[in-house]
Amino acid sequence: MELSKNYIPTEIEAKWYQHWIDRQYFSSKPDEREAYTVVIPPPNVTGVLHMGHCLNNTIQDILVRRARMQGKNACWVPGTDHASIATEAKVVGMLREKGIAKSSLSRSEFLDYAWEWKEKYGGIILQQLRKMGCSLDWDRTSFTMNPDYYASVIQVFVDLYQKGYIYRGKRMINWDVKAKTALSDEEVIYKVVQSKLYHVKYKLENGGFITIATVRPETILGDAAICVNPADERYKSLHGQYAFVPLINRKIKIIPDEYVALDFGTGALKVTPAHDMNDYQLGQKYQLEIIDTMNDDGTMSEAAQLYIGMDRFAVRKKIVEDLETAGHIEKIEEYTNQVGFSERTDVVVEPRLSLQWWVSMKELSAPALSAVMEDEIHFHPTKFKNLYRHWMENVKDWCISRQLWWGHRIPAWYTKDGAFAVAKTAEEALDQLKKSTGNTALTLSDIHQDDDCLDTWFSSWLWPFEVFKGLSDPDNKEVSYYYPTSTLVTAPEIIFFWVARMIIAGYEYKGLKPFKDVYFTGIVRDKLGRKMSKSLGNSPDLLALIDQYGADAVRFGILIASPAGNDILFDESSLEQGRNFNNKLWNALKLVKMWEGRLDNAATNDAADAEFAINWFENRLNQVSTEVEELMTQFKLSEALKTIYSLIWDDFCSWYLEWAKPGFEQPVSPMVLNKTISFFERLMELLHPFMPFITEEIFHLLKPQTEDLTVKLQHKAAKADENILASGALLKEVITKLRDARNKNQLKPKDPVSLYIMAEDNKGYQSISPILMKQVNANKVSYTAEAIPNTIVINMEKDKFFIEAAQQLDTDAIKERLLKDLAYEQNFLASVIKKLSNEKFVQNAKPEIIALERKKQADAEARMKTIEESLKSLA
RNA sequence: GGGAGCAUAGCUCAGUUGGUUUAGAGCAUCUGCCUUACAAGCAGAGGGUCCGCGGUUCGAACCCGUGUGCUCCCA
Repeated sequence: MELSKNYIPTEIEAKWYQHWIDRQYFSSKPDEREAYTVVIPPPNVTGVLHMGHCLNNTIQDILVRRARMQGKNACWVPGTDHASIATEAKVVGMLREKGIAKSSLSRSEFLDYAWEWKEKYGGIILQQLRKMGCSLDWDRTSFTMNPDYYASVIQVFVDLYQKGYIYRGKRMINWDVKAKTALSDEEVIYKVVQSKLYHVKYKLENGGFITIATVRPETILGDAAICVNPADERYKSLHGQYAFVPLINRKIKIIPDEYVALDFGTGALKVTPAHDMNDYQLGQKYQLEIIDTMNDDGTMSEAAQLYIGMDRFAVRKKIVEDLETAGHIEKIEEYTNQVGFSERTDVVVEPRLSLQWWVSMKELSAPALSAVMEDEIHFHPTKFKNLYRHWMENVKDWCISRQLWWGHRIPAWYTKDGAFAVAKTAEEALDQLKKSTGNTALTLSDIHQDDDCLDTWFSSWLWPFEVFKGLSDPDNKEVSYYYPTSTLVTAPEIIFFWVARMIIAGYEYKGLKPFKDVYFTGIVRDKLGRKMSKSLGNSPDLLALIDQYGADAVRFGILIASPAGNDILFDESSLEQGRNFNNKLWNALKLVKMWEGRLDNAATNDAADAEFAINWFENRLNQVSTEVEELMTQFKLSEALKTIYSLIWDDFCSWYLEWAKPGFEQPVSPMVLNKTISFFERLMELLHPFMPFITEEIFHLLKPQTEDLTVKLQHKAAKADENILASGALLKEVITKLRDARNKNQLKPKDPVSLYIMAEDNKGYQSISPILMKQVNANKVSYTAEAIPNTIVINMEKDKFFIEAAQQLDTDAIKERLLKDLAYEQNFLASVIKKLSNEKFVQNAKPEIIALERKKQADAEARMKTIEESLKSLA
């Protein structure tokens, strides 16, 4: 079979993914094996694959594939969340293009369009994950608005309400006066705007004025206080005094609070609790009156007393004129500030108070805090425990209502008089309302369900058990087997939105933690360190990258740059490194395949030469496998990949294959070939979770296989023999030093040399001398008891090597290098002696440390002696 | 404003309870090589005030204090 010059991934990747799916390797059923369960952090149903997903899902796939190869029953559940805000925005946009306004549709008509959109365009990302090789159990694909899931979300709402954890309360929201709807924070676009800062004088009760600065003078009519910094000398005398709101002469108090910045405006702040987020909080703190001066369409309300029914911006103009006439304007400054605009209607957003549904978090979250603090759930890296604790100890109540239609509709029904009941169905709510209001004549048509729906996180916090119907069908076989799940892989920015809440829900509804380990990935940034985002447009097209480099290379590239817990600076050059690695593997395969053609049962020469190489690599493989195992259990994935990369590229390709390689057109013995193939197979096993496609391909090209690598059990690493490892390391070091000496003396690679070894133990070198000759291009090796004159001298610990070349040697250059080495050794020795002559060191340090320093001294002295001898022989 | 994290080679990072040779790796750089698996490669090399200052210690990249810079989260 002819193998291509370079590795070409596209067809190979498509072929194997289909094969794995056909064999149903990724589908899991409960059995007697240990389960390894991972639930995917559900991407938005509107989502397309970006770098964050790529990193996140690569990591999950590595963990899952590795567990599978370790004989566990691996189950990785895919799915999406309904993403109420994002999806509703998409659907509204699509309708707008068709010329349909959302306001012209009934709720159910709108939802029909939304479902249609979801079926047609939703979940593209799940297709894209296949391209990446993700070994997800597709039969389990879940969705937060599937009927069972929907019912569970409603059940949880009713349950928490009945337990007293859910209540209604006021909250400042972003109000779109044109669409007459609340906006989520994500739907508000902040723009830099040229405004005016009006300095307005308020008359004081005890005479004189206090001046405040505002950009929204129309809100003056809703003022409830004036606030100053308690440390502000200018206003100290005014604490607790009163001033009058201009034009309407309402009396308001002057209160001190550290919230006010001394250096902004005049240092005095007008407090308008009904129309500003921060003012509202000040209002809460000091129990100020809330005067809502605006109607839902942005006109002034009766509470404003003046300008009733006039638009807010017309009022801004008019009130400034009136204030000016009344002598209240001190000055007007130009001012640049940020103003929020509605993403939908592009009008200026008004902060407005509104009744919302809340979850009371304090009590509910207590078990979730201790679970993480006491390491029942392990965070990786552990530094996120601090962050988690801080948030959980200061947890705030959770506003769960959203003014949207796409989502789980809040199961609360209201009468016209404002009485309400929470229940799973309208009928149950009606029964409750009949009782609570005493009005037995109420009918279903008299009550109206809440129009809002629930925050998406209020459904995704049930994800780890509800994907197994753990609430809708509690104690079913699946949830009992798969829950608690094993590892959650997610981004640190949703530690509170999602991770904390899943833990809370897990304890509340299953009485168990939702997962054993949480691995937080870094945030993917571009080369300049900027977070990748749609708005910056700095996120590359992943599918194009996969086409260009191959999925294995993309997986490699993104993981190699991603140390545990640190952000990753994404640079395409790391994908190139991944592609080059693929190619390296491919070429190693080509070499081994070439040996097949030269197989000769009678060949024994190469076997004798290769024996050392085989013995060494076998042990090296065991040693590194153990290292990788350790790194993986510590979730140091990128380190593990680096270790495997180096094992394959350096140890296997650069050392082992070169050592075991037969001479030009020489035969290969079956032993060498078979051993090499088995090493290659084990390397593919190790690498498979990281780069599944090429490893599966090579595994099958190496020899006919009875099973696929994807479901093959990994070898258990045997204990490595330290002595063999040490002689391998020595051999590598000798070769490198000799090659370096050749280089520095300008010997061309093709110039053969003679090598003399002066060693304490010549036998030690006999087994490796064929390799040594091959690797340093020596045509002869001999042993000597005395220094050889006019040669290049190389010093190892105790042993010396002499390179004899046909070329004239540059003795001046050699001398110069020896002197440099000598100077280094002298400095080193001096530092060791200094340490050893310090009495306190000798008294306090552990004996083994002192012995070590003594050895350093002896070694350095020995090395200096040989250098001096060499210098003498040159002179 | 409150909180958290980070700072080691040009870049990205390792560096275990303080002592294993005056600090390691990958990438990048430089030098020499188209050597029959691989130039997407081979062989080799150079490169560091471990952010500044102070302290603890016989001994600090590591522990403590402090300053500076960067990043993130919450409001």
